[in-house]
Amino acid sequence: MSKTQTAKTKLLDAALSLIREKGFTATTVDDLCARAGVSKGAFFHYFKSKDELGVAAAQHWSAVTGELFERASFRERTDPLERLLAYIELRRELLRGEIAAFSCVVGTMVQETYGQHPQIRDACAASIFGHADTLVDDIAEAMRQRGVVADWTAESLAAHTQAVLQGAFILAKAKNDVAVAIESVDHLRRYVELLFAPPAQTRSAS
Amino acid sequence: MSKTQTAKTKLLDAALSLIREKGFTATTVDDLCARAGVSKGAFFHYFKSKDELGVAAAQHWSAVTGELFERASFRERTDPLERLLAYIELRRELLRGEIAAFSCVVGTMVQETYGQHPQIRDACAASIFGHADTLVDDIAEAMRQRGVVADWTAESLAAHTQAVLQGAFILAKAKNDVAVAIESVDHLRRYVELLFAPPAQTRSAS
DNA sequence: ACATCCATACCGACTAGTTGGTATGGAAAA
DNA sequence: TTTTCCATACCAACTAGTCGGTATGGATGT
Repeated sequence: MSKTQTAKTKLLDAALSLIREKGFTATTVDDLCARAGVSKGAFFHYFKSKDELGVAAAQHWSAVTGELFERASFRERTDPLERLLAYIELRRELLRGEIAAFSCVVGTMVQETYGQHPQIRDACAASIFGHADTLVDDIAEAMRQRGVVADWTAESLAAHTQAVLQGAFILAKAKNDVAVAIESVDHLRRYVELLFAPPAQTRSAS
Repeated sequence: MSKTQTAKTKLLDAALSLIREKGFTATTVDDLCARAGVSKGAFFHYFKSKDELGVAAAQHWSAVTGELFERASFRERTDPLERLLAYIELRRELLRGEIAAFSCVVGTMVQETYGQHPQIRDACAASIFGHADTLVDDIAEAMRQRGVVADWTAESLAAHTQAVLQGAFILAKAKNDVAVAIESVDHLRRYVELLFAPPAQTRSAS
Protein backbone atom coordinates (compact mmCIF):
# COMPACT_ATOMS: atom_id res chain seq x y z
CA MET A 1 0.00 0.00 0.00
CA SER A 2 2.63 2.49 1.05
CA LYS A 3 5.01 2.13 -1.87
CA THR A 4 2.35 0.63 -4.08
CA GLN A 5 0.36 3.83 -4.05
CA THR A 6 3.21 6.28 -3.99
CA ALA A 7 4.23 6.00 -7.64
CA LYS A 8 0.65 6.36 -8.80
CA THR A 9 -0.12 9.15 -6.37
CA LYS A 10 3.09 10.95 -7.20
CA LEU A 11 2.17 10.79 -10.86
CA LEU A 12 -1.30 12.15 -10.15
CA ASP A 13 0.06 14.97 -8.01
CA ALA A 14 2.60 15.75 -10.73
CA ALA A 15 -0.26 15.84 -13.20
CA LEU A 16 -2.18 18.39 -11.14
CA SER A 17 0.73 20.81 -10.98
CA LEU A 18 1.93 20.33 -14.54
CA ILE A 19 -1.53 20.67 -16.06
CA ARG A 20 -2.01 23.89 -14.15
CA GLU A 21 1.35 25.19 -15.36
CA LYS A 22 1.34 24.09 -18.99
CA GLY A 23 -1.99 22.53 -19.77
CA PHE A 24 -2.70 18.90 -20.58
CA THR A 25 -1.45 18.71 -24.16
CA ALA A 26 1.84 20.45 -23.49
CA THR A 27 2.52 18.17 -20.55
CA THR A 28 4.42 15.14 -21.79
CA VAL A 29 4.60 11.73 -20.24
CA ASP A 30 8.30 12.32 -19.65
CA ASP A 31 7.46 15.58 -17.86
CA LEU A 32 5.13 13.70 -15.58
CA CYS A 33 7.63 10.96 -14.84
CA ALA A 34 10.41 13.48 -14.18
CA ARG A 35 8.37 15.53 -11.74
CA ALA A 36 7.02 12.44 -10.01
CA GLY A 37 10.50 10.96 -9.86
CA VAL A 38 9.43 7.67 -11.40
CA SER A 39 10.18 5.87 -14.62
CA LYS A 40 8.13 5.57 -17.75
CA GLY A 41 7.53 1.93 -16.92
CA ALA A 42 5.77 3.02 -13.75
CA PHE A 43 3.61 5.42 -15.69
CA PHE A 44 2.34 2.82 -18.14
CA HIS A 45 2.01 0.29 -15.41
CA TYR A 46 -0.67 2.44 -13.76
CA PHE A 47 -2.15 4.15 -16.79
CA LYS A 48 -2.86 2.52 -20.11
CA SER A 49 -2.46 5.83 -21.90
CA LYS A 50 -1.94 9.54 -21.35
CA ASP A 51 -5.68 10.00 -21.85
CA GLU A 52 -6.39 7.59 -19.03
CA LEU A 53 -4.13 9.64 -16.79
CA GLY A 54 -6.13 12.71 -17.77
CA VAL A 55 -9.32 11.09 -16.56
CA ALA A 56 -7.64 9.92 -13.36
CA ALA A 57 -6.17 13.38 -12.78
CA ALA A 58 -9.63 14.93 -12.99
CA GLN A 59 -10.93 12.40 -10.47
CA HIS A 60 -7.91 12.96 -8.25
CA TRP A 61 -8.58 16.68 -8.41
CA SER A 62 -12.18 16.10 -7.35
CA ALA A 63 -11.01 14.05 -4.39
CA VAL A 64 -8.38 16.57 -3.27
CA THR A 65 -10.60 19.64 -3.59
CA GLY A 66 -13.61 17.79 -2.24
CA GLU A 67 -11.76 17.07 0.96
CA LEU A 68 -10.46 20.63 1.19
CA PHE A 69 -13.93 22.16 1.05
CA GLU A 70 -15.52 19.49 3.19
CA ARG A 71 -13.08 20.22 6.01
CA ALA A 72 -13.17 24.00 5.61
CA SER A 73 -14.44 26.01 8.55
CA PHE A 74 -17.18 27.72 6.55
CA ARG A 75 -19.05 24.43 6.66
CA GLU A 76 -19.66 24.92 10.37
CA ARG A 77 -22.03 27.81 9.77
CA THR A 78 -25.64 26.89 10.17
CA ASP A 79 -27.38 29.66 8.23
CA PRO A 80 -27.46 28.56 4.57
CA LEU A 81 -27.02 32.04 3.09
CA GLU A 82 -24.18 32.78 5.45
CA ARG A 83 -22.57 29.50 4.48
CA LEU A 84 -22.88 30.34 0.79
CA LEU A 85 -21.32 33.76 1.34
CA ALA A 86 -18.60 32.22 3.48
CA TYR A 87 -17.87 29.77 0.66
CA ILE A 88 -17.41 32.69 -1.73
CA GLU A 89 -15.21 34.43 0.82
CA LEU A 90 -13.08 31.27 1.09
CA ARG A 91 -12.73 31.12 -2.68
CA ARG A 92 -11.61 34.73 -2.55
CA GLU A 93 -9.03 33.99 0.12
CA LEU A 94 -7.69 31.05 -1.83
CA LEU A 95 -6.61 33.45 -4.57
CA ARG A 96 -3.12 33.79 -3.17
CA GLY A 97 0.35 33.30 -4.55
CA GLU A 98 1.16 32.02 -8.00
CA ILE A 99 -1.66 31.53 -10.46
CA ALA A 100 -0.73 27.88 -10.91
CA ALA A 101 -1.30 27.45 -7.19
CA PHE A 102 -4.96 28.41 -7.17
CA SER A 103 -6.27 27.89 -10.70
CA CYS A 104 -8.48 24.98 -11.60
CA VAL A 105 -7.02 21.83 -13.13
CA VAL A 106 -10.22 20.62 -14.72
CA GLY A 107 -11.22 24.04 -16.03
CA THR A 108 -7.88 24.25 -17.78
CA MET A 109 -7.98 20.69 -19.03
CA VAL A 110 -11.50 20.71 -20.39
CA GLN A 111 -10.74 23.63 -22.70
CA GLU A 112 -8.16 21.56 -24.52
CA THR A 113 -9.93 18.24 -24.47
CA TYR A 114 -13.66 18.83 -24.82
CA GLY A 115 -13.68 18.10 -28.54
CA GLN A 116 -10.97 15.48 -28.78
CA HIS A 117 -11.13 13.43 -25.59
CA PRO A 118 -14.74 12.95 -24.49
CA GLN A 119 -13.79 10.83 -21.49
CA ILE A 120 -11.56 13.54 -20.08
CA ARG A 121 -14.23 16.11 -20.79
CA ASP A 122 -16.82 14.09 -18.90
CA ALA A 123 -14.47 13.62 -15.96
CA CYS A 124 -13.91 17.38 -15.88
CA ALA A 125 -17.64 18.02 -16.06
CA ALA A 126 -18.21 15.62 -13.16
CA SER A 127 -15.62 17.51 -11.13
CA ILE A 128 -16.97 20.99 -11.83
CA PHE A 129 -20.65 20.22 -11.47
CA GLY A 130 -20.07 17.81 -8.63
CA HIS A 131 -18.49 20.67 -6.75
CA ALA A 132 -21.30 23.04 -7.75
CA ASP A 133 -23.77 20.51 -6.39
CA THR A 134 -22.34 20.98 -2.90
CA LEU A 135 -23.79 24.50 -3.00
CA VAL A 136 -27.25 23.71 -4.29
CA ASP A 137 -28.88 22.66 -1.03
CA ASP A 138 -27.68 25.79 0.77
CA ILE A 139 -28.91 28.02 -2.04
CA ALA A 140 -32.29 26.30 -2.17
CA GLU A 141 -32.67 26.50 1.59
CA ALA A 142 -31.63 30.15 1.62
CA MET A 143 -34.24 30.90 -1.04
CA ARG A 144 -36.88 29.24 1.05
CA GLN A 145 -35.81 30.96 4.25
CA ARG A 146 -35.71 34.42 2.71
CA GLY A 147 -38.83 33.96 0.66
CA VAL A 148 -37.06 34.48 -2.62
CA VAL A 149 -39.34 33.72 -5.52
CA ALA A 150 -37.13 33.78 -8.55
CA ASP A 151 -36.99 32.97 -12.24
CA TRP A 152 -33.66 31.27 -11.64
CA THR A 153 -32.90 27.95 -9.99
CA ALA A 154 -30.54 27.04 -7.18
CA GLU A 155 -28.68 24.82 -9.64
CA SER A 156 -28.13 27.67 -12.07
CA LEU A 157 -26.78 29.98 -9.37
CA ALA A 158 -24.45 27.25 -8.14
CA ALA A 159 -23.18 26.76 -11.70
CA HIS A 160 -22.84 30.51 -12.08
CA THR A 161 -20.50 30.71 -9.11
CA GLN A 162 -18.24 28.23 -10.86
CA ALA A 163 -18.47 30.15 -14.12
CA VAL A 164 -17.33 33.33 -12.39
CA LEU A 165 -14.43 31.52 -10.74
CA GLN A 166 -13.32 29.85 -13.97
CA GLY A 167 -13.54 33.14 -15.81
CA ALA A 168 -11.66 34.90 -13.04
CA PHE A 169 -8.81 32.41 -13.44
CA ILE A 170 -8.61 33.13 -17.16
CA LEU A 171 -8.48 36.87 -16.62
CA ALA A 172 -5.81 36.46 -13.96
CA LYS A 173 -3.74 34.32 -16.30
CA ALA A 174 -4.09 36.82 -19.11
CA LYS A 175 -3.19 39.79 -16.97
CA ASN A 176 -0.66 37.82 -14.95
CA ASP A 177 -2.22 39.46 -11.93
CA VAL A 178 -4.64 38.04 -9.45
CA ALA A 179 -6.27 41.37 -8.58
CA VAL A 180 -8.72 41.17 -11.47
CA ALA A 181 -9.85 37.74 -10.26
CA ILE A 182 -10.44 39.01 -6.76
CA GLU A 183 -12.59 41.82 -8.11
CA SER A 184 -14.72 39.36 -10.04
CA VAL A 185 -15.27 37.28 -6.93
CA ASP A 186 -16.28 40.49 -5.16
CA HIS A 187 -18.86 41.08 -7.87
CA LEU A 188 -20.10 37.54 -7.37
CA ARG A 189 -20.50 38.09 -3.64
CA ARG A 190 -22.30 41.37 -4.25
CA TYR A 191 -24.63 39.62 -6.69
CA VAL A 192 -25.55 36.95 -4.17
CA GLU A 193 -26.14 39.60 -1.53
CA LEU A 194 -28.41 41.53 -3.88
CA LEU A 195 -30.33 38.40 -4.82
CA PHE A 196 -31.05 37.64 -1.18
CA ALA A 197 -31.43 41.20 0.05
CA PRO A 198 -34.70 41.65 1.98
CA PRO A 199 -37.43 42.79 -0.42
CA ALA A 200 -39.48 45.95 -0.01
CA GLN A 201 -36.61 47.82 1.49
CA THR A 202 -34.39 50.74 0.64
CA ARG A 203 -31.09 49.54 -0.68
CA SER A 204 -27.81 51.32 -0.84
CA ALA A 205 -26.22 51.75 -4.19
CA SER A 206 -23.08 49.88 -3.31
CA MET B 1 -3.15 42.49 -52.33
CA SER B 2 -5.82 40.01 -53.31
CA LYS B 3 -3.74 36.87 -53.65
CA THR B 4 -0.88 38.34 -51.68
CA GLN B 5 -2.93 38.44 -48.49
CA THR B 6 -4.94 35.28 -48.96
CA ALA B 7 -2.35 32.76 -47.76
CA LYS B 8 -1.66 34.71 -44.59
CA THR B 9 -5.33 35.43 -43.96
CA LYS B 10 -6.29 31.85 -44.67
CA LEU B 11 -3.71 30.71 -42.12
CA LEU B 12 -5.03 33.15 -39.54
CA ASP B 13 -8.63 32.09 -40.13
CA ALA B 14 -7.56 28.45 -39.90
CA ALA B 15 -5.84 29.29 -36.61
CA LEU B 16 -9.02 30.77 -35.15
CA SER B 17 -11.09 27.69 -35.89
CA LEU B 18 -8.44 25.13 -34.98
CA ILE B 19 -7.53 26.80 -31.70
CA ARG B 20 -11.18 26.85 -30.76
CA GLU B 21 -11.53 23.17 -31.63
CA LYS B 22 -8.33 21.71 -30.23
CA GLY B 23 -6.45 24.45 -28.44
CA PHE B 24 -3.16 26.03 -29.41
CA THR B 25 -0.73 23.31 -28.38
CA ALA B 26 -2.64 20.47 -30.00
CA THR B 27 -2.89 22.42 -33.25
CA THR B 28 0.11 21.55 -35.39
CA VAL B 29 1.63 23.64 -38.14
CA ASP B 30 0.63 20.91 -40.57
CA ASP B 31 -2.96 21.15 -39.30
CA LEU B 32 -2.95 24.86 -39.99
CA CYS B 33 -1.52 24.44 -43.47
CA ALA B 34 -3.96 21.68 -44.33
CA ARG B 35 -7.01 23.66 -43.26
CA ALA B 36 -5.76 26.83 -44.93
CA GLY B 37 -4.90 24.88 -48.06
CA VAL B 38 -1.38 26.24 -48.23
CA SER B 39 2.06 24.73 -47.92
CA LYS B 40 4.41 24.68 -44.99
CA GLY B 41 6.66 27.01 -46.92
CA ALA B 42 3.90 29.57 -46.98
CA PHE B 43 3.44 29.26 -43.23
CA PHE B 44 7.06 29.99 -42.41
CA HIS B 45 7.18 32.66 -45.05
CA TYR B 46 4.64 34.68 -43.05
CA PHE B 47 5.41 33.56 -39.51
CA LYS B 48 8.85 33.00 -38.07
CA SER B 49 7.52 30.43 -35.63
CA LYS B 50 4.36 28.84 -34.37
CA ASP B 51 4.51 31.21 -31.41
CA GLU B 52 4.52 34.18 -33.74
CA LEU B 53 1.39 32.83 -35.38
CA GLY B 54 -0.17 32.58 -31.92
CA VAL B 55 0.42 36.27 -31.35
CA ALA B 56 -0.88 37.13 -34.80
CA ALA B 57 -3.94 34.95 -34.27
CA ALA B 58 -4.80 36.82 -31.07
CA GLN B 59 -4.48 40.12 -32.91
CA HIS B 60 -6.53 38.79 -35.81
CA TRP B 61 -9.18 37.69 -33.33
CA SER B 62 -9.24 41.20 -31.84
CA ALA B 63 -9.73 42.69 -35.28
CA VAL B 64 -12.49 40.28 -36.29
CA THR B 65 -14.46 40.55 -33.07
CA GLY B 66 -13.80 44.26 -32.79
CA GLU B 67 -15.47 44.84 -36.10
CA LEU B 68 -18.37 42.54 -35.22
CA PHE B 69 -19.23 44.46 -32.08
CA GLU B 70 -18.56 47.84 -33.59
CA ARG B 71 -21.10 47.20 -36.33
CA ALA B 72 -23.66 45.53 -34.07
CA SER B 73 -27.03 47.21 -33.78
CA PHE B 74 -26.86 47.55 -29.98
CA ARG B 75 -24.35 50.35 -30.56
CA GLU B 76 -27.12 52.56 -31.92
CA ARG B 77 -28.75 52.84 -28.52
CA THR B 78 -28.15 56.15 -26.83
CA ASP B 79 -28.83 55.31 -23.20
CA PRO B 80 -25.61 53.88 -21.74
CA LEU B 81 -27.27 51.39 -19.39
CA GLU B 82 -29.55 50.18 -22.16
CA ARG B 83 -26.52 49.80 -24.39
CA LEU B 84 -24.72 47.75 -21.76
CA LEU B 85 -27.72 45.50 -21.29
CA ALA B 86 -28.12 45.19 -25.06
CA TYR B 87 -24.48 44.15 -25.28
CA ILE B 88 -25.12 41.39 -22.76
CA GLU B 89 -28.23 40.37 -24.68
CA LEU B 90 -26.16 40.18 -27.88
CA ARG B 91 -23.58 38.00 -26.13
CA ARG B 92 -26.43 35.76 -25.06
CA GLU B 93 -27.78 35.53 -28.58
CA LEU B 94 -24.37 34.69 -29.96
CA LEU B 95 -24.43 31.46 -27.94
CA ARG B 96 -25.79 29.43 -30.82
CA GLY B 97 -24.70 26.29 -32.60
CA GLU B 98 -21.51 24.39 -31.93
CA ILE B 99 -19.36 25.44 -28.99
CA ALA B 100 -16.38 25.98 -31.28
CA ALA B 101 -18.49 28.52 -33.15
CA PHE B 102 -19.01 30.90 -30.24
CA SER B 103 -16.23 30.25 -27.75
CA CYS B 104 -13.33 32.62 -27.31
CA VAL B 105 -10.04 32.00 -29.08
CA VAL B 106 -7.91 34.06 -26.74
CA GLY B 107 -9.58 32.75 -23.60
CA THR B 108 -8.75 29.23 -24.73
CA MET B 109 -5.24 30.09 -25.85
CA VAL B 110 -4.19 32.02 -22.76
CA GLN B 111 -4.91 29.06 -20.50
CA GLU B 112 -2.29 27.00 -22.29
CA THR B 113 0.26 29.71 -22.88
CA TYR B 114 0.25 32.08 -19.92
CA GLY B 115 3.23 30.45 -18.28
CA GLN B 116 5.23 29.36 -21.29
CA HIS B 117 4.68 31.96 -24.00
CA PRO B 118 4.51 35.44 -22.49
CA GLN B 119 4.09 37.14 -25.85
CA ILE B 120 1.01 35.11 -26.68
CA ARG B 121 -0.32 35.71 -23.17
CA ASP B 122 0.10 39.45 -23.55
CA ALA B 123 -1.59 39.42 -26.94
CA CYS B 124 -4.51 37.54 -25.40
CA ALA B 125 -4.67 39.99 -22.52
CA ALA B 126 -4.75 42.89 -24.96
CA SER B 127 -7.64 41.24 -26.78
CA ILE B 128 -9.71 40.48 -23.69
CA PHE B 129 -9.16 43.75 -21.87
CA GLY B 130 -9.27 45.79 -25.06
CA HIS B 131 -12.73 44.39 -25.61
CA ALA B 132 -13.70 45.04 -22.00
CA ASP B 133 -12.55 48.63 -22.43
CA THR B 134 -15.27 49.21 -25.01
CA LEU B 135 -17.79 48.82 -22.16
CA VAL B 136 -16.15 51.06 -19.59
CA ASP B 137 -17.42 54.40 -20.85
CA ASP B 138 -21.01 53.20 -20.97
CA ILE B 139 -20.77 51.74 -17.47
CA ALA B 140 -19.21 54.91 -16.09
CA GLU B 141 -21.80 57.09 -17.76
CA ALA B 142 -24.62 54.86 -16.55
CA MET B 143 -23.30 55.12 -13.00
CA ARG B 144 -23.29 58.89 -13.29
CA GLN B 145 -26.74 59.06 -14.83
CA ARG B 146 -28.31 56.78 -12.26
CA GLY B 147 -26.45 58.24 -9.34
CA VAL B 148 -24.78 54.98 -8.43
CA VAL B 149 -22.17 55.50 -5.76
CA ALA B 150 -20.35 52.21 -5.52
CA ASP B 151 -17.33 50.50 -4.04
CA TRP B 152 -16.65 48.99 -7.45
CA THR B 153 -15.28 50.62 -10.58
CA ALA B 154 -16.56 50.68 -14.13
CA GLU B 155 -13.39 48.88 -15.17
CA SER B 156 -13.96 46.05 -12.72
CA LEU B 157 -17.54 45.52 -13.87
CA ALA B 158 -16.42 45.52 -17.50
CA ALA B 159 -13.79 42.91 -16.65
CA HIS B 160 -16.37 40.93 -14.72
CA THR B 161 -18.62 40.65 -17.76
CA GLN B 162 -15.72 39.04 -19.59
CA ALA B 163 -15.00 36.72 -16.68
CA VAL B 164 -18.60 35.50 -16.69
CA LEU B 165 -18.48 34.91 -20.45
CA GLN B 166 -15.17 33.06 -20.30
CA GLY B 167 -16.41 30.94 -17.43
CA ALA B 168 -19.66 30.27 -19.25
CA PHE B 169 -17.69 28.93 -22.21
CA ILE B 170 -15.80 26.54 -19.95
CA LEU B 171 -18.98 25.21 -18.36
CA ALA B 172 -20.55 24.77 -21.79
CA LYS B 173 -17.53 22.83 -22.99
CA ALA B 174 -17.53 20.62 -19.92
CA LYS B 175 -21.23 19.86 -20.13
CA ASN B 176 -21.20 19.81 -23.93
CA ASP B 177 -24.33 21.90 -23.69
CA VAL B 178 -24.77 25.60 -24.18
CA ALA B 179 -27.76 25.94 -21.83
CA VAL B 180 -25.57 26.35 -18.76
CA ALA B 181 -23.72 29.21 -20.47
CA ILE B 182 -26.96 30.99 -21.32
CA GLU B 183 -28.06 30.76 -17.70
CA SER B 184 -24.82 32.34 -16.55
CA VAL B 185 -25.28 35.23 -18.96
CA ASP B 186 -28.79 35.60 -17.58
CA HIS B 187 -27.31 35.88 -14.09
CA LEU B 188 -24.92 38.51 -15.40
CA ARG B 189 -27.76 40.54 -16.88
CA ARG B 190 -29.71 40.26 -13.64
CA TYR B 191 -26.67 41.43 -11.69
CA VAL B 192 -26.27 44.52 -13.85
CA GLU B 193 -29.96 45.28 -13.51
CA LEU B 194 -29.73 45.00 -9.74
CA LEU B 195 -26.67 47.20 -9.61
CA PHE B 196 -28.43 49.94 -11.50
CA ALA B 197 -31.91 49.47 -10.06
CA PRO B 198 -33.34 52.75 -8.77
CA PRO B 199 -32.50 53.16 -5.08
CA ALA B 200 -35.04 53.71 -2.33
CA GLN B 201 -37.61 51.60 -4.05
CA THR B 202 -39.35 48.30 -3.53
CA ARG B 203 -37.76 45.59 -5.61
CA SER B 204 -39.16 42.24 -6.62
CA ALA B 205 -37.35 39.20 -5.50
CA SER B 206 -36.78 37.90 -9.00
C1' DA C 1 10.25 47.70 -77.03
C1' DC C 2 12.85 44.71 -74.64
C1' DA C 3 16.15 42.71 -71.49
C1' DT C 4 17.83 42.62 -66.86
C1' DC C 5 17.30 42.62 -62.06
C1' DC C 6 15.32 41.71 -57.87
C1' DA C 7 11.78 41.42 -54.21
C1' DT C 8 7.82 38.95 -52.80
C1' DA C 9 4.98 34.82 -52.59
C1' DC C 10 4.90 30.23 -52.33
C1' DC C 11 6.13 25.12 -52.69
C1' DG C 12 7.32 20.46 -50.73
C1' DA C 13 11.03 17.36 -49.49
C1' DC C 14 13.97 17.00 -45.72
C1' DT C 15 15.97 16.81 -40.84
C1' DA C 16 16.91 16.75 -36.00
C1' DG C 17 14.65 16.09 -32.12
C1' DT C 18 10.41 14.78 -29.45
C1' DT C 19 6.28 12.15 -28.74
C1' DG C 20 3.30 8.40 -26.76
C1' DG C 21 3.75 3.86 -26.30
C1' DT C 22 6.13 -1.11 -26.11
C1' DA C 23 9.25 -4.98 -24.92
C1' DT C 24 11.80 -7.12 -21.69
C1' DG C 25 13.59 -8.21 -17.42
C1' DG C 26 14.43 -7.94 -12.54
C1' DA C 27 13.21 -7.08 -7.52
C1' DA C 28 10.04 -7.79 -4.05
C1' DA C 29 5.90 -9.13 -2.13
C1' DA C 30 2.20 -12.75 -1.58
C1' DT D 1 5.99 -19.74 -7.81
C1' DT D 2 3.29 -16.31 -9.26
C1' DT D 3 1.85 -11.73 -9.32
C1' DT D 4 2.65 -6.98 -8.75
C1' DC D 5 5.56 -3.22 -9.38
C1' DC D 6 8.75 -0.67 -11.73
C1' DA D 7 13.25 0.29 -14.49
C1' DT D 8 15.82 0.50 -18.92
C1' DA D 9 16.11 0.27 -23.62
C1' DC D 10 13.93 1.05 -27.50
C1' DC D 11 10.70 2.29 -31.59
C1' DA D 12 7.63 4.25 -35.09
C1' DA D 13 5.21 8.29 -35.76
C1' DC D 14 5.05 12.90 -35.44
C1' DT D 15 6.86 17.69 -34.50
C1' DA D 16 8.55 22.42 -35.58
C1' DG D 17 11.51 24.33 -38.40
C1' DT D 18 14.99 24.40 -42.73
C1' DC D 19 16.34 24.65 -47.31
C1' DG D 20 16.74 24.80 -52.17
C1' DG D 21 13.96 25.95 -55.53
C1' DT D 22 9.99 28.07 -58.76
C1' DA D 23 6.66 31.65 -60.27
C1' DT D 24 5.25 36.22 -60.76
C1' DG D 25 5.48 40.93 -61.44
C1' DG D 26 7.17 45.52 -61.00
C1' DA D 27 11.16 48.77 -61.59
C1' DT D 28 14.96 50.18 -64.24
C1' DG D 29 18.15 50.74 -67.91
C1' DT D 30 18.97 50.86 -72.86
